[in-house]
Amino acid sequence: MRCTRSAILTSALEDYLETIYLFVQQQGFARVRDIAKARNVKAGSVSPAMKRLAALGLIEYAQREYIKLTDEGERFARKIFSRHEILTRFFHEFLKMDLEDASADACALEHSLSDEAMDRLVRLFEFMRLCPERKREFWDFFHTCTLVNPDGTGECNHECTENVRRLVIRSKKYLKDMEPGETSKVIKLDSSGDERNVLIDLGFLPEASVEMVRISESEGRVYIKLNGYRLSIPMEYAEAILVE
Amino acid sequence: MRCTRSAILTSALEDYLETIYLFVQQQGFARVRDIAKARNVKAGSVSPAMKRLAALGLIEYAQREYIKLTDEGERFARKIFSRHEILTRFFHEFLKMDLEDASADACALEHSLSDEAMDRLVRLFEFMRLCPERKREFWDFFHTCTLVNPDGTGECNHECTENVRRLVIRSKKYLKDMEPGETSKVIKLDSSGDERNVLIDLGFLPEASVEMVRISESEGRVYIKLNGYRLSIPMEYAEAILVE
DNA sequence: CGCATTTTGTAGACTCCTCTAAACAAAGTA
DNA sequence: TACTTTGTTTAGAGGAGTCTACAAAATGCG
Repeated sequence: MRCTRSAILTSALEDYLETIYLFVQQQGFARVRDIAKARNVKAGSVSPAMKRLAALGLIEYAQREYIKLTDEGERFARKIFSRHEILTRFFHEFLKMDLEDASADACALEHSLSDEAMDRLVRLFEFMRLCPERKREFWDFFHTCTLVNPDGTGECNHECTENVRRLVIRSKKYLKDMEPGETSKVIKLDSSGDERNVLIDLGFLPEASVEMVRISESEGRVYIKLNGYRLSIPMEYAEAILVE
Repeated sequence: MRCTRSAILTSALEDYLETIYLFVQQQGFARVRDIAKARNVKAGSVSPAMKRLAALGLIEYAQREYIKLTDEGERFARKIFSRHEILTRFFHEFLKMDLEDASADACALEHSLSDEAMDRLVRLFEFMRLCPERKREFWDFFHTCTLVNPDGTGECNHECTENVRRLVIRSKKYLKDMEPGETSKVIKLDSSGDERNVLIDLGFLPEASVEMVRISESEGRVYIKLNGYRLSIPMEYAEAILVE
């Protein structure tokens, strides 16, 4: 797992560029005060940042004058902004997050998304534009059945619903129903809210392999191996993890 | 656009935790040397980081001893690792990036993905597990038509193909074919490699609105408004942007 | 015009994270 | 026992990015 980051600009500088870009486009000029407010930072922090950007040739900056992007600065700003847009749209339109939450996530991720990943995401959007029927069939069903009715019992009248019903409702098998030594795979989490987040953070992801080690009724805990890693969880969690 | 990030841990510390976690799981112990090598950092940088983590109660750390995670440290590490896994799988299985590239992108993004977005991504995976037919119909077609045959002329024998053919091949309309004053929307980019990346970075994303301002044959440039923002691009770029 | 307010820049301090170089510790080896 | 090797820690430095407090410039208003 190689995680080497070799960024030309730090993400703080990228944020400054993006902020300047948006102000110039929206109101024709960018001032230190506006930038400070938009970035939620004191004006005293903005001045040195502007100096750094000017030294890199990305902005034209004379003290106490309006700030302008150079061509190269604008290229950088547009690049970040494009990533922001695509990520926002993905989280909002496809994962159905609130627009604000989607944008907040995009803010955080826009600085690290590779060209490659960006390219693929754009292709995904292109494809959905070119093939709206497929898009509808997949995403609308996902939205209705999974996001609106997370237990799969909702109003989807679709052939898949039968699968869902069989798996989720009729032959429910939870982690706590497994025999010691038995190995299976996580299908889905039958919980929501905080408990769901805890389970996700523990690593109970779809397709994760779980092996039951033992159930301790006295402790009220279940000992398992998750992806080969030992772990123990409270019994109530084990009642919310649907397995194969 | 609020981009306030209030992280409990810096992403460097999160990386250290994740690295320790993986070493402990894989070889039973974690040493400064291993961590330094894995994180591509000098050993002299690791020691102070271990002190910080120990001060936060996330690791047990006696000088020159093996490093162990506390329960809370392990929770953090698992959380980061879960995010890493989901993002890697999304980029690899769905966007069809190389596993290594996918993992590298995941490394960068795992520290900033919100609980909310993580939850939605997990739901997406759950859904695809529960409804494999829908998954196949959407994603396989996406992979074949868009990633393998980016011009949509490939071997997909699917009803959508007709749409693609009509749009892309028969009634091609490129940005350069627009009349001054005319407004349209970007459908897709008919280019690949560096040029495609440049166009994406300039903001030519699907659904972006473009207004033709004027074509300057002498300069070989096209002046447009993209999402309302003035921009000029070389003629050859305008020949690669498919519009409605 | 001149004073008060707003805006911007400077200086110094702090944290985080990294580096290099050197010291230190715990082994094994001669 | 002394030397070498390997691994770890310390010390000192530097860059990025932020803060506060204060100084300077610009602006607005009576």
